[in-house]
Amino acid sequence: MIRTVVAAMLALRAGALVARAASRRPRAVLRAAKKSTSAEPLTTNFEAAAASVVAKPQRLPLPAKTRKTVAFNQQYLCAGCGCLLPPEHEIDHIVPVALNGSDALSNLQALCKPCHQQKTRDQRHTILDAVKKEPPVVEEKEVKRVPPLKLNDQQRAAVEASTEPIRVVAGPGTGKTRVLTRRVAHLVESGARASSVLALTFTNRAANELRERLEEEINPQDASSISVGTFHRVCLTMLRDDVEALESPIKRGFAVYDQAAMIKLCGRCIAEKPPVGLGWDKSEIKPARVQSAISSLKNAGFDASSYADLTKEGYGDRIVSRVFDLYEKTLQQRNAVDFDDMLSLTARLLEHSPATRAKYAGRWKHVLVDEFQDTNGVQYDVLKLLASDSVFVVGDSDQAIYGWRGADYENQQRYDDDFGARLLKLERNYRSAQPILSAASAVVESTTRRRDALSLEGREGSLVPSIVELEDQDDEARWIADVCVRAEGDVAVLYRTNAQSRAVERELLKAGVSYQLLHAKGFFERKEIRDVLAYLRLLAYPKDDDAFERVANVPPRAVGPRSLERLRVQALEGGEGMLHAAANAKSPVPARAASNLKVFTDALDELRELQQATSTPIPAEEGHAGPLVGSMAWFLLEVLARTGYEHYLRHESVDGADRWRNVRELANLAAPYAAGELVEFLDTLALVQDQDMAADDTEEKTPPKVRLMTVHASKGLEFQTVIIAGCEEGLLPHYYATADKDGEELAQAVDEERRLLYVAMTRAKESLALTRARTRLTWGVSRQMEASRFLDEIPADLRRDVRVAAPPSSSRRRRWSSSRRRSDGMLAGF
DNA sequence: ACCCCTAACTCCTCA
DNA sequence: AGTTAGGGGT
Repeated sequence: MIRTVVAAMLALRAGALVARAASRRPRAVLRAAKKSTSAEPLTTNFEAAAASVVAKPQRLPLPAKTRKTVAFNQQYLCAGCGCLLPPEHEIDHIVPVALNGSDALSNLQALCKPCHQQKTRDQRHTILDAVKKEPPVVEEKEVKRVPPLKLNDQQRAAVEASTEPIRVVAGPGTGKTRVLTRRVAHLVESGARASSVLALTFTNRAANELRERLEEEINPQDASSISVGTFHRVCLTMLRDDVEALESPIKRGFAVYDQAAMIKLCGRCIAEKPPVGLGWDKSEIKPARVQSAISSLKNAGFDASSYADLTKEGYGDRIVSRVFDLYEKTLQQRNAVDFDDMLSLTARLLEHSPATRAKYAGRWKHVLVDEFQDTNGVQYDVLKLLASDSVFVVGDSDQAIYGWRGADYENQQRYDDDFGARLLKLERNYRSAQPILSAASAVVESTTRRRDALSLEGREGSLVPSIVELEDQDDEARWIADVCVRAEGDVAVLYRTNAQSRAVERELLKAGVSYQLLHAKGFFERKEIRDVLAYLRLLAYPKDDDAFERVANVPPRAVGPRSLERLRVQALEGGEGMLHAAANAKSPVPARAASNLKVFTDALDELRELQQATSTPIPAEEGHAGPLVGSMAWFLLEVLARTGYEHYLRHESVDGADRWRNVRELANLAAPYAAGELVEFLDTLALVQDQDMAADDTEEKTPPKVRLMTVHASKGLEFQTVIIAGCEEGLLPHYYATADKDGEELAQAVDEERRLLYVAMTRAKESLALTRARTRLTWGVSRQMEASRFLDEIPADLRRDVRVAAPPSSSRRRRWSSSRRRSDGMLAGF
């Protein structure tokens, strides 16, 4: 019923092809390095490392190329005499003094060769001790690792609680997912039907993980009949099934608009000439701003007409109101719903159609919600309308980081009041070493807002977080790459904004470290992918003018802007959408364009028939290569062949081969679907903006140990080593959080940024480093950056401050340019 | 209508 | 720095 995200889809990640192509060689290098490590294990403390360096200069298992890169890109201060280690000081001579005393991140302190040779072992130890602050004494309480299947008392209390409304306050790493899955298992064991359970999450990744864990926990049939999905996915499914019950111009077979499409539509409403748009200047009235305004209005329960009324009374924004009105009209003309409608129309559906509400409330007796602190008002309404027998929500207001899209952790309070919920807590953290957890808690406790009182208890460990100060974003990236080269276990590089990934990627490539970039979109933002999807959308949703305008002249069909404009007007008059208008294009449209369009629309009609006729794939004949006839992959390629897009892309665009490979990648995603399941396929793509990493091992035997992602994307994950880059004022907290704000509004925004850091820090299991650059290049200008205010909130005994000296810039630049000249295709383009 | 180059704008986060 | 929108040439 709720279609699961197909496994193959999860193999996809942003920029998959790029990353794969670029990291082919480095991966081999990495394997070689691994091999030599296992022959001669990496020493785990300063003493052993020092001894082995003396005995065998070659012993650090870094390939020659990498070694060089590291040696001249990263410079160190000698921990003994404080001298700057010269660039020609190869890595072998640098004695790593472990970060945090762990060898996982071993590049922070080094001794110069003379110092190293002069000092005795004990003296070196003293130096190390002086550098390394005394780790806080962690009370040796019996903090044992609980075996996987055993629950602690708090967890058991939550799992076995009666079916009254429950709210569980679950700190980071406290086994929230385990409690959820066990709770479901418990419900099923105590007689609930598996199909009567609905589990709601906020991200696809969380949904997939939950589903996987349920399969381990519960017998397969039951596990598969449990409904698991994101709010958006579940709402979309209900809306598709029951849209008729809704009094609305939106009809069955509606298109779904994601945020990019929403912004584009706002732009059209603002800038197009009057019958179609308002004829304003797009550079003055920013589509993205208006879209976000409309989005928050929708989340606040307004529609275009109620907001127009408000505006008449002088409260609303007249400009937003005008655009809102036209935006809604256009969506209706196109029979499309946007991401916000998906929720609000479902809420309306449940509210105004008692039959529909009864249907779903009857189906789902047990509703569970993960990450409840991230619910927005409309989602809360949906939950309230769905809730019948038992409701079980899990959340942690300290991890609320989605306020910007309307989430309000105060919904937890509303829930407590509305449902009379019982409150339970999970306070034992099985993930992070205690100093990391303490440091993170210190940050989040610096808030002024009311919190759920949690006293978290972490794992044993004595490594305090490192706070690393570097010269600029390139030094920062080099330092990070260097850590990644030597880290044992998995590493995550977390940052506030996606743009920060670029420098790090570059250095990782140079250092030969394979990495995975988790960028929300990326792949789907590529022109060729958007084009192909527009073709499919146009087939599924004939009134989707956005899709039409995108592909009408790709490949070139002599349909220029003038012709498109005329078609828009004719579509408005005909009321049937631009595709229909194109099939019957009349006089102001040039004859050549009109006849080309006729050929185009005829081809689409044929394809649509083909698509509708093919409900199941036809098994391939023996030895027949290529996608299964009747599958979505086959259909997709058929569409591209018959519309001329394939030829256009492969032979007439600059890097046709690469682009075509991306299209093939998309076809792989389409393979599990039958051609007849076009809408399902498009829905899945529309809702999966988030890339999953778990299924990556389908292709890669060894998953890359380094992952790059935003803090938001890291939520719910954990890593051995975490590096949080860019801990600077303006980045974390971000400019937008502090700009043009004061008083309560400012406090709220800064608080959310603070929680963001808390979420990031609590991803770390063993070691954690927070880096910042003194200057950073933004918009082509180098700016001075202050340390993030949140860094001051970490007490001195829970941190280790490190300054990495800047290499002399002149020599660095020379090195840079010479290495740039030498660069092969792999680094071409930098 | 299409192509290329310059100028201006942009970099928050996700379903 | 990197991307895209629009202006000018063909």
